[in-house]
Amino acid sequence: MGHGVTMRTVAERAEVSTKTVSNVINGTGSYSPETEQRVRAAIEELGYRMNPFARGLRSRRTGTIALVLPNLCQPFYAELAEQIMRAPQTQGLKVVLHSTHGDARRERTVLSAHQELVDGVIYVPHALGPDDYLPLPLTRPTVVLGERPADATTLSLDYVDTADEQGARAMVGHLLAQGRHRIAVIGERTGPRAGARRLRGYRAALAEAGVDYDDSLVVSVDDADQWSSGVGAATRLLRTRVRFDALFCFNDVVAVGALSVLTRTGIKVPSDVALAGFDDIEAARFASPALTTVDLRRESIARTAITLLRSRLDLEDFRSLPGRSESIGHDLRVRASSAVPSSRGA
Amino acid sequence: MGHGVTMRTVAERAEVSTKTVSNVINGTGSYSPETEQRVRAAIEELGYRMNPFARGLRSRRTGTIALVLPNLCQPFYAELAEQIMRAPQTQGLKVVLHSTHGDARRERTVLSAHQELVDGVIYVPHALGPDDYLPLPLTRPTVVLGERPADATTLSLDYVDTADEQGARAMVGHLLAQGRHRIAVIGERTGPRAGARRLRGYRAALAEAGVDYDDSLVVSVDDADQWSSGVGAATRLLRTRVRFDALFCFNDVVAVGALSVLTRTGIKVPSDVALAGFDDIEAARFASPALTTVDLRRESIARTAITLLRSRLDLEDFRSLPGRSESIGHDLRVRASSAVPSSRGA
DNA sequence: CACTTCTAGTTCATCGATGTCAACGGACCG
DNA sequence: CGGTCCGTTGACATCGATGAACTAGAAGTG
Repeated sequence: MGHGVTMRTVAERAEVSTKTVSNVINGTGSYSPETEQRVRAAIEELGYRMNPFARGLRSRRTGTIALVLPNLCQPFYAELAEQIMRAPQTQGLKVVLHSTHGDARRERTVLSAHQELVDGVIYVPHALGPDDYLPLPLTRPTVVLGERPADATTLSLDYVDTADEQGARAMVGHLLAQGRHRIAVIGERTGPRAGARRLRGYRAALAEAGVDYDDSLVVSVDDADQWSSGVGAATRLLRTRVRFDALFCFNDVVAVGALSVLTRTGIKVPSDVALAGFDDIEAARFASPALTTVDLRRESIARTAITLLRSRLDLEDFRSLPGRSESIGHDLRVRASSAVPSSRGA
Repeated sequence: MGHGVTMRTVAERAEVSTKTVSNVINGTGSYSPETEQRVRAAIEELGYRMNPFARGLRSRRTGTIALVLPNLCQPFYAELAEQIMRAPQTQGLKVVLHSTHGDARRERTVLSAHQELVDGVIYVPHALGPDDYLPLPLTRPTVVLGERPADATTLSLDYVDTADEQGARAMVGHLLAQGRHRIAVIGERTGPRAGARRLRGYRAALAEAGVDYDDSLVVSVDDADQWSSGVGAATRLLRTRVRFDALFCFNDVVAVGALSVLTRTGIKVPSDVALAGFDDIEAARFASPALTTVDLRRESIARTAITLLRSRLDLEDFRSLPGRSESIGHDLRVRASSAVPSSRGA
């Protein structure tokens, strides 16, 4: 059963043509209710399953989308991937995951080589900036997670704009409000990635509060998706002996690494140093002390991305829609790691 | 360029037949070096890319394997997935990820419905036990990650046997050697999953050391992949007021959750209670204190799974090989959370 | 009633690559 | 020199589903 059963087999059993079977399956054309019954019964009895290659060859629809992201070991991406696969809007679509390992070449390859296999792509840029990926021959509707470049208005790419800058700004605002004024940061300061935007938010919040930006408080890491980066950066920061009363890490993975260094060094969190992360991965809630962080609303991001993509999937020509951009909000998650030290309050 | 370029286009350009182009691409048949040159040049110039659907339709090869696992939010699986995608043996294969969310129905659906789309499957059972998945019509070579059922010798399924029992046994041995004799555990005790095997290891180690098994020390959780499960279980454990000097959680996610409860309650790790986890996820190394755990050698698991799968992919009939089973070792990672308290040594 | 319009369904070519088999020309052999 | 074999290559059918175009009959319409 289910072996070598083609549409023709079903058609013969139901005493209709293969085209009618196709119509019933796809809801195209027209057919009477009884015919539909017969066809469905035949499909059931024979255990028929459509050959996706035949369909893909003929109709150029695959029912699959690709999710291209940097690294599954970074929980933020893993949780995002999970959300995307789970989203109700994803129902009926298969999701192929491609992890690019922060390698520019791989990123380019995945984007340009695997396009034919899928109906659409959700893309989280990592090593490539807009100047790199925009010239690529993107033959499938694509949703980019991140900032929309200013000059991209004519392109039919969609963007899901995450609140990196606003989130960082809110976080720094929060730390300042707690009486912390020497706020060190650890993050990627260069590259097309979220780090740069978060740094902008940091500077904006400082400027707003009239606090001077001090470059010696900013430690940069090469790969913020590495847990050990936080350890290295925090160690370097301590070694400079620069004074700070808060440490804002541009993601939770780095923050947890930094936390382990602080704890081991005997620096108390939050009484000596308030600690904050970014992303609100699950591990953040269960760190000791629980980590204050920014939630970028993964679930909204996932839902929006899929919705944007779906709206192009059904189009005759996916380029007929202009490029869109949806902004997602953020939530500040204040936890124990940034509490006001009780001794200070007195 | 690259649009509407088919094999026929290439063939005309190279002044050969489509079959010859096909031969060059697949290394089948025979052709002269000059022909190959001309064909390759034509492919290059035209930017030709094979249509995977046409190939799949004709040859029934997809170049894709499926990875079916419970949950990407559980870092162990995310890291395992990353390893599988990265393994050198995976080169040239695409990996489709399916997350089943611990839902038996979804698991069944994924296994039986999406078989046609891939050349092979790597399957991490979660809600389904051997009795559930063995009867399914598995039409593709499949590698199961976990224990091989005793009565499955005739089936052509391959197993990668992880060292759950041995690992747990070694861990409990280590805790006993540190002078801990009241070892509480948190884990799934039922179901087909790793929890049961780890519990066996726990009991074996106790028996070996002549320590009585005490059921009141065993707390079971419903979903060990939930970070919050550890919190709930540890809270329940403390509420029973049962005395214990070590806590062995059957995975790191639960251990980190439990750690946050212990810390908040004022119980010192490791001086009051030694804590141990299982899996060696990255977060374990950066917990405070760093978490003692068992590494199941994800990289070996990934490599072995792919190797087993590949060995069937090239076969005429994948069932012609008998079922195999490869055992993977484990490594005990002793860290600060299970150190001998200095006060006791005195 | 003659006309269009609609419904339910059919036939046939086609998507692009590959397996089968046959053809062709040269080398090799007795 | 005729026959055999091998290395190369091509013609053609084929995988299974679907789009385009079409038909027979029913239904609506002035």
